[in-house]
Amino acid sequence: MEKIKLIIADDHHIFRKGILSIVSEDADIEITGEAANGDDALKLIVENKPDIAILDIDMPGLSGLDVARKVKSQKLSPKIVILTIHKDKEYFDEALELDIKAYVLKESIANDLIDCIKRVAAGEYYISSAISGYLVEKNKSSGKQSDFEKLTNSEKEILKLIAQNKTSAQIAGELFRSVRTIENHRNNICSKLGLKGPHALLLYAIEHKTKL
Amino acid sequence: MEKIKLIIADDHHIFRKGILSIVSEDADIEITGEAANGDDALKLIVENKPDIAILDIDMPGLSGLDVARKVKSQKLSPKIVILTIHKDKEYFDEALELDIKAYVLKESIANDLIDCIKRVAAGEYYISSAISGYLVEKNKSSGKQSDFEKLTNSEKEILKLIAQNKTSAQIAGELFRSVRTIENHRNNICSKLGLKGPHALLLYAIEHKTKL
DNA sequence: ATTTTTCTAGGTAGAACTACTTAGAGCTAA
DNA sequence: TTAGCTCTAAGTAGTTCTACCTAGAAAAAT
Repeated sequence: MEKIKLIIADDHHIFRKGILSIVSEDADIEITGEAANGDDALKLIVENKPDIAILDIDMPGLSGLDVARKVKSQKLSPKIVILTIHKDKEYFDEALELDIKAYVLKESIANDLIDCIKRVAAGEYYISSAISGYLVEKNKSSGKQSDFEKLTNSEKEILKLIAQNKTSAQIAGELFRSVRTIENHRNNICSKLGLKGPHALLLYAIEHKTKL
Repeated sequence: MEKIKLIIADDHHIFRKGILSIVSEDADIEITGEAANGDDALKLIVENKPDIAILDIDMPGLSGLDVARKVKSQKLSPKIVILTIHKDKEYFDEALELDIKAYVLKESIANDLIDCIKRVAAGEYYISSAISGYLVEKNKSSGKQSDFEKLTNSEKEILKLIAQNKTSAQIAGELFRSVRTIENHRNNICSKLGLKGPHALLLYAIEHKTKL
């Protein structure tokens, strides 16, 4: 049997060391490259053509999700394993749309990492149990587009500025619109998203900043 | 020369593995215990009496800073090394007050970790260079207590509720006070902290939630 | 014992946001 | 071409928060 070719991308040196020391105990797996940022990871994927790429989300330059996006759009081959500290639904949802094969929380890799790699190599999926609850919800509500997707472009643009804690007056100034227009957009966004109360919109905007 | 006795506390298995694999290369250092949470770390410190305790901040139960606090108040011996992903000034400031000997960012340990341990063992301090800038500011403004410390108890209590995105009316209801009282407290907090603008107080409260 | 601080509460004003309404222009799709 | 959506703008009303102010009672500090 061929060895499973693996690359690791994580900007934390000890993290790479840790994965290495876990994985190197297994004879079926071979690490063919390490990267400390997304750009290097992308190069490694192109040059080494690994079977599996383990990507951290938080990296300087391209994030793990960015790398996954590029790999997907360029129809390159490796199966993507996202390894991250983020338990947030947001990141997981984004990963799901990018055809990742595994989403593993850094806190929940004890003996599971090798199991995960072998499953993914065999074509299966692997999702950390702490995260898999989101999948259940997802299945229940599938079909319905997420509230966020209902927003129009100009609504998203305004939401971006709201996330920067700008007042309607400031936003109106920046976009050369009437304050009333901005206020109307705020209202429409609130009702589309089901937001109520004085600061609800600002807090929503800040929470979903990453998508804007 | 005696070996430096070390314990490691981090809830991420691979992180511990990573540190282990770095540190075990050095003959002067001996790892006498590992913990995956703050409570176990505290037990290890009491039982093993290590020279140095490497503590992560984010752990279930007691955080690394909580452990440092207990160790300090109980006058136990180990020198504390905080190893964390947090670059925020807030965490660092808190660590400083707890007499920690080193504050190391997980991203910036390549070959430095062993150097750090040896310096700390020798009685020196070690602060990641990305963080040390805060120290400079600190020195400039030392003497002045931080703005946050100026708040009275009831102001802090109200700030806690503000961080939960409650309106003045809701807070007044919960605390059996007049709405006007709450509004006055908000005002006093704002002026003590130098906050201006509509949502500034809410955002401040959310940012400093950890301290409340 | 006197001063200061804290907590309480209210007055007044204005800014900012929410909530719901109408309405015209422009663009898109059935 | 009609129907619908988007973007623009404004009317009206009400809530929430900011920004000043005064002021008494209680607690803490000097």
